[in-house]
Amino acid sequence: MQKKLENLTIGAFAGAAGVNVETIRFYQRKGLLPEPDKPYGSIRRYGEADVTRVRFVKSAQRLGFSLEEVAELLELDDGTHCDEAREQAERKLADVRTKLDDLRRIEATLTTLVEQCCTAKGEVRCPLIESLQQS
Amino acid sequence: MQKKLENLTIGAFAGAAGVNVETIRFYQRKGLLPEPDKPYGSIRRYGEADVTRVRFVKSAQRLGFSLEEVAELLELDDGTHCDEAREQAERKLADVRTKLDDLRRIEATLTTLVEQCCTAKGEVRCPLIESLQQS
DNA sequence: CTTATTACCGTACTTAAGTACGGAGTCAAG
DNA sequence: CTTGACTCCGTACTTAAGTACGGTAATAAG
Ligand SMILES: [Zn+2]
Ligand SMILES: [Zn+2]
Ligand SMILES: [Zn+2]
Ligand SMILES: [Zn+2]
Repeated sequence: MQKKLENLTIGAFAGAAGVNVETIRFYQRKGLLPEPDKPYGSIRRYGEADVTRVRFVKSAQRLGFSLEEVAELLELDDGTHCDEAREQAERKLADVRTKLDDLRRIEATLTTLVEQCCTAKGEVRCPLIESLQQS
Repeated sequence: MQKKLENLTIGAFAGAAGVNVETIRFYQRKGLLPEPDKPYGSIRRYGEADVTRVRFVKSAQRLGFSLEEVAELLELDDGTHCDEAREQAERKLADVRTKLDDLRRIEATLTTLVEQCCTAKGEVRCPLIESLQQS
């Protein structure tokens, strides 16, 4: 059973999301995270949805999306602006497909490189570099 | 017929590689590019291989590799240090596969999102975010 | 109640990856 | 030869994405 992620203080929240407290505050300043209110006194509380959101940011970042782009992706979620959202999503999709192609090329070449290593000693003329030319 | 990319001045080189002259100099300082010698006077000349190298750097960067990592990738190419090179390549390969998985998830979700848009108006609860949880 | 942790907030510092700038030298065209 | 464009080099500035710091306030533990 998973511990409930509710009513977290900012410290617990940051811990659950795997980031620094300062990063949370930074994301709030950037508008990537809402600043929740302070239900019990003068301390804000966070929940599951916030953790999810930070994890999303981090995943998207690892794929090369900037925080600004992540913010755009997150706005797709609000239900309104259907047309803009759709266009936005389509642009991102094109991006993502280009990245996929590049990565597949790199994967193939790295695989070959690893396989060939030590079997064809000495002859390691780099296929990696050539494999990226069509960009 | 493609114009010969030989004996380029730094300006022509940067142009051919699609980057700023300053970026070339920056890469040289970082050891990502050699500083070729000055065959005819006091100006360095560049060729095809240099252009290729810069393009490679840019491609790898678009996939989220840092310049430091790119430098490591480029060293795989020198033929020596077979064992380190192999390990390096294997680590990168694992990286790349993780990225591929993430991207595939994003692609699938974006695709669905775009398809559903405007057909299921109003009901756009974000599958994108959930799709990235398993990271 | 006192004290140790946190939270809160603003401001400042850091790192990566460039980009820009300024002065001096070089070179090709007119 | 001079002029304009370009090179070379060092240094400084910029942007993105944090990270750290310092003081005050809140609150939990002893
Ligand atoms: Zn080997
Ligand atoms: Zn190689
Ligand atoms: Zn729609
Ligand atoms: Zn969404």
